[in-house]
Amino acid sequence: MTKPSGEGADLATEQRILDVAHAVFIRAGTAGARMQEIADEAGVNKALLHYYFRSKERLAEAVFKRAAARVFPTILQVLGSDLEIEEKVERVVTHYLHQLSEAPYLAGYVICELNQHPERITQYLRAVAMPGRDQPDEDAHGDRSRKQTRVRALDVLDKQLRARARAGTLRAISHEQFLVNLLALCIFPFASRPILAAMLGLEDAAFRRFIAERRKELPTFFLRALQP
Amino acid sequence: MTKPSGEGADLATEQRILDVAHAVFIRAGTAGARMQEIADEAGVNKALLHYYFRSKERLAEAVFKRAAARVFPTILQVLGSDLEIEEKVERVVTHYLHQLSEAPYLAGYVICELNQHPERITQYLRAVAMPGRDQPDEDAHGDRSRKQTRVRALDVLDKQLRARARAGTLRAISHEQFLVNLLALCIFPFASRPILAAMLGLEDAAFRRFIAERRKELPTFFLRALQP
DNA sequence: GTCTATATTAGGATAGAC
DNA sequence: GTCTATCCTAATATAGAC
Repeated sequence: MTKPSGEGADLATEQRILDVAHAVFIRAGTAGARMQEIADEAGVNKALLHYYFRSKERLAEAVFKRAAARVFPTILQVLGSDLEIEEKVERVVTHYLHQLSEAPYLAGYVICELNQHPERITQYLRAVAMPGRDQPDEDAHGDRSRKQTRVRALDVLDKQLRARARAGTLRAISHEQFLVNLLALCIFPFASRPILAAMLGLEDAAFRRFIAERRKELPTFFLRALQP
Repeated sequence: MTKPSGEGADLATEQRILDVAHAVFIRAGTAGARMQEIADEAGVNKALLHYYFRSKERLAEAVFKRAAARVFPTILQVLGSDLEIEEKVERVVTHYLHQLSEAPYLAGYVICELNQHPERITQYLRAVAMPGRDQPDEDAHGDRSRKQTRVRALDVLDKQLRARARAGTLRAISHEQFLVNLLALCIFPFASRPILAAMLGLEDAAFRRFIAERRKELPTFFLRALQP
C-alpha cells in the first residue's frame, strides 16, 4: 500500500477532502461533524477519508491548522512591522473585517475548538507563526524561529507603546490590553453574529452594512480611546 | 407513572441533575458532553436523566436557557434604565468581568452553542428578557412584555446617544455599534482565554490580574473613544 | 422515583476486492 | 487509489423490576 502524502497519493483528492472537511468542521464544530457527511460532500467513500487521514481526530487537526493559519499570521506580521501604531490599527481592522466577512463561521469555530481542545494551541501557534509549513517539523531551529516571530511581534508592539507613552503622543497601555481590545473589536461581532442577528435584527444585508460602517469607524474609535 | 415537573417529582434531584448538566455541557459543549458523565457526577443513573428530561436534546435546551438567563438580563436592565451613559458603561463592565470570572467557560459555551444551534436564539431571548420564568409560557402578554423589555432597552440607549450627540457631549455613534463594542471588550477576553493564555502567557493568576487591570481601565478606554 | 438490564442506533474504523 | 461490506464501540434511549 502506498503511503498517503507519499509519491503515490492523489493530491487532488486529498485536497478536495480537506476542503470539504474544512467547510463541514467549521460549520458543525468538530464534535458535531460526521465523517459520512464529509465523504458525501466530497463525493467519495468514508473509507477514503481514513486512507488519507487515518482518523477523525487527525483530520480535525489538519483542518484546525489550516483555519488557524488563515487567521493569525497577518496580525503578528503587522504588529511586528515598523509601521506606526495608527497604520497598524488600520491594517488589522481592515484585514480581519474583510477576512471574516468571507468566512462567516471561522471566528466561532476557532473559539469553540480552543475552548474544548486547549491542547491544540501549540499546533495553533505553530501554524500561526509559520503559515507555509503544514507538516510537523521537529527541528529546534524551526521551533525557535517560530517562537521568535511571535515573541518579537509582541516585543515590538510593547516597545512602541512605551515610546509613544513617554513621548506623550499616546496614553499608556500595556501591549496585552492593546492587543485584546483590538482583537475583541474585530472578531467578536462575527463570533456572536447569531446573537446580534436576533437582538438587533441584523440579518444578512443589514449585517454587511453594519460591518462596512465598522470598517470606517473602528480605527477612529480605537485610536481615540488611546489619545492622551 | 408520575409526571416530572408535576407534584410527585423530586425537585431536589431534578435540580441536582440540572446543576451537574450545566457544568458538564458548559465545559464540554453540547455535542461533546455525555449523558453517562452527567449521571455519574450527579450520582444517579442514566435512566433518571431521561425520566426527568426525556432526551439529551431537551436537557441541553434547559441548560442553555439557564446559562443565557445568567448572562443577558443585566445588560438589558442597565441599558434600559435612566442612568447616564458613563454610569451604564461602568456597571456593564463591572458586572460582566465579575460574572465571567466566576464562570470561566460560560462565554465560550454560549458562543459555540449559538453558532451551531442558531434556532435556540428565540429561547435565548426569552430567557434573557424574563429571567425568572424558566417554564415556557405561551400567552401573548408574556411574549409582548418580554419583547418590549428588549426593544425598550435599545430604544432608551438610542435616544440617549442621539441626545448626547446633539448636545455635543459625546461623539455620534449608533446604538448597535455602541452595544457591540461594549460587549466585545467585556466578553471576548473570556471566550478567547485559551488563545490569550498561549499567546501572551496569561495563565491563571496572570489572567486574573489582567482582568483586574481591565476592570479599572476599560470604562475609561471606552468612554474616551466616544469623547467629542 | 430510582435502579438494572437491554434495545437500538449511530458513527468511527478496518478488511479485502478491484 | 477507491470502493463495498462489515466490525465494533460508544452513546442515546426504553422496558420493567423494585
